[in-house]
Amino acid sequence: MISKIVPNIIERRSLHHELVERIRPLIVEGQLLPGSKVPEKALCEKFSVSRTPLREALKVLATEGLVRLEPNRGAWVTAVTIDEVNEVFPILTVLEALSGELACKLITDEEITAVRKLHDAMVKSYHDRDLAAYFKTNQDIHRAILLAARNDTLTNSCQALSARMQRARYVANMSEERWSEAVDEHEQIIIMLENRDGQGLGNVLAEHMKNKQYSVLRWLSTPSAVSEGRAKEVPHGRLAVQR
Amino acid sequence: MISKIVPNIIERRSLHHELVERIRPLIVEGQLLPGSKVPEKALCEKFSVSRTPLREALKVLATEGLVRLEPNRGAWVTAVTIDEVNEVFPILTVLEALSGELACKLITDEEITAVRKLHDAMVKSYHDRDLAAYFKTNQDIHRAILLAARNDTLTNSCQALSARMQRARYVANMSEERWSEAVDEHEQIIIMLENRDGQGLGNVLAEHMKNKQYSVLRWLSTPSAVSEGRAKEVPHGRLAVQR
DNA sequence: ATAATACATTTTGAATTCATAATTAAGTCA
DNA sequence: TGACTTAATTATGAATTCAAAATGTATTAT
Repeated sequence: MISKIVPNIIERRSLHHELVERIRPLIVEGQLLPGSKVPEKALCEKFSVSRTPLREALKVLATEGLVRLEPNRGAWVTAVTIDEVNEVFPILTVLEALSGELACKLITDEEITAVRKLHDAMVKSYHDRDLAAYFKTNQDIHRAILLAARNDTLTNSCQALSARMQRARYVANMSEERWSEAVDEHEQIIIMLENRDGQGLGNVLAEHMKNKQYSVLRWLSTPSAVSEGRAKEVPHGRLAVQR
Repeated sequence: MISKIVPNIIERRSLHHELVERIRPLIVEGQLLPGSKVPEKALCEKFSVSRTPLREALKVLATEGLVRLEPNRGAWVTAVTIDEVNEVFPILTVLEALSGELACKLITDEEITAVRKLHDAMVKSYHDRDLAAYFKTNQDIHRAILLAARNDTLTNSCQALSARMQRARYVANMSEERWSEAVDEHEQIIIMLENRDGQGLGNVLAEHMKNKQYSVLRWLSTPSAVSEGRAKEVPHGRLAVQR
């Protein structure tokens, strides 16, 4: 017997929306290199769609800051710049702090248990030196806290800004010291959450973000970062031509 | 003699971008009513463009939260809801506080003078009971502080969220007490800025935003708000039909 | 009358087409 | 050779077209 009337909304999707969801990870995960041109034709073929919905998707990705549109010259994958990092991280810092405060008020005991489990898994990845798994679980923890804050707008804003920063695959560059320190910070985060100390969690998250910022900045100043998909200089005027 | 080489960038614009800039104020200023359907055909005719760039613009406005796209059913102007206010204001609060802190570090003396002038003009509007002029100058002040923070991403985020809230023309509902209180808060804001007290400015701005939030919530609970362009019930399913 | 069905009209989403701008390639001249 | 034109090619932006979905209207049955 169906005891509860579920709205049972039929998922209606539009091509442009689907394309945004598919192209975003291509950019965030570095399939499409920062500074490179968005290959409109190739993407149309890859997804078997016409240019209309693809171009609509690019407009959306441009407002998210993952793509830059140059009128009559096409769309370009944006690169993570030092200036951008210094702009975005302070914002992410206050937003994460807010999410921590809200989460402490609203998170359920079950959710705290789930986050603790994620944390333990992350610590295991750390000891296994499994960077990929570590990074993945790390993100899951941050998202879990965000979701516990019960604020969709906050979730959207944070995730949009995080996506921009993730294009920098800075984790690859993380030093042994920084990695260890990050794990310690995360232990603090979980403790604050378990104590439902909103103020404290906000502070720890803010500190954590500041250290992440420095980590990214260090990565950006590494020459090898270029070969790993960082910010080649992006043409702004018509003189600079991409080859 | 041209003493300084100005980049002299030729403004290249695309129709969809132009349309976003033109339609956004139509929504924010209530030309297009919350809860109503976006009249695609009428807008195409109004701006003498085809559906393609218009629809691209709607995709962008949807990511900004000013429009909601219902696949196969068209685009609808979003309404300010109580839930949304309770989501957005806490975010705006921390972002404004951040902008205040940054502004205190980076603002020039000339800019402080300019803000003080705006403030004086605003106070005059208050004494003249010129609500429109008051509101306009009020916004100018907030924008001036935001610009002084020298963080484009922060500016964009704040303005996008502010736009969503501005659809509520809550000022019309502002009580005499609240208006007076708001002016006092603004006096504090200017003083903190002149003292370059970042911490203090952050706190005052946060308090100011919280009071604004309550003011908007009060407006939303006023029945007359409906006739002034608030949230008529918005069709979500196919059963609810807009006439 | 009201509800259900069938048909016509309108709207929407997306592919296609077309004009224009940008890029590349070829040719010209110093 | 290398800078400068000019022509051919390609890419881009936007209008148009077309199929499918939604909406509205007329018709029928109850």
